[in-house]
Parts: sequence; structure tokens; C-alpha cells
Amino acid sequence: MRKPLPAVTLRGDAAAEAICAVVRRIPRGWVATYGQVATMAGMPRRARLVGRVLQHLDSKTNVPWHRVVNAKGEVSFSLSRNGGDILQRRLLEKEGIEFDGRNRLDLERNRWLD
DNA sequence: GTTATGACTTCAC
DNA sequence: CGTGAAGCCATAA
Repeated sequence: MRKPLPAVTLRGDAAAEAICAVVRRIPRGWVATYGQVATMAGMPRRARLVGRVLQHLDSKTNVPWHRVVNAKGEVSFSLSRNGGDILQRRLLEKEGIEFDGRNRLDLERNRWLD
């Protein structure tokens, strides 16, 4: 008998925990990129994995997922996020981060350096 | 097994 | 600075 497909394998996984641990260290008002988080979590080139882990967080998580943006310095927009991208931008603005007319922020100025 | 898809990144034009 | 292609790796079909 085959084991039922786990609904979410990334949540609770060791790799997922490592990623969350890094994201939780991002100070309020600062951002990091997916690739940066991946590298800091000890798994370079796993940027996409970071995005997938964040997508599975539940709404009451203590992980500041909104402080993670892509390498271009913009909030990743996707229909599959069902409005989560808009929320992300709003949360960042509430922390004092400014966006230009193209949904981008200044990475040089806002990137969190460990 | 193969193919397609993504909250990605990097490099070449 | 924009675009496209290739690389990436976990999931879903």
C-alpha cells in the first residue's frame, strides 16, 4: 500500500526550517533576495526552493516572508499568489520601504547584509 | 519513465 | 536598462 501523497512536504522539513531561520533574522525595514537567503541557509543555488517554502507558510506564521524579494529588487508578481504579492508590497511599504513606479525597491539601499 | 511549471538567478545581447 | 535562453530543483500530471 502506498503512502498517501503528503500535502506539504516542505513544511516541517529540515531544509525548510533552515530557510525560515534565516528569514526570521531579517530586520524590520530590510529585505533579502531569494538567492541570498538560500546561500545563508547553507544551500546555494536553491532560490526557487526558498520561494516554495515561503508559499507554504500558514497565515499565522512568525516568519517575515514579505522581506524576501527577487534579485531585481521587485516583489515577484504571480497570479498563483492570489493577491499575496499585493499584500507583500503593502507590508514592506508599512515598514518604510519605498517602491518606484515599476514595483521595484532600491536593493543597494535596502538589502540586509549579515 | 517524461514533460511542464514555478514567490529564481545569471549571463549574453 | 530590457529580453531571452539556459540552468536550477521540487511537484504535479
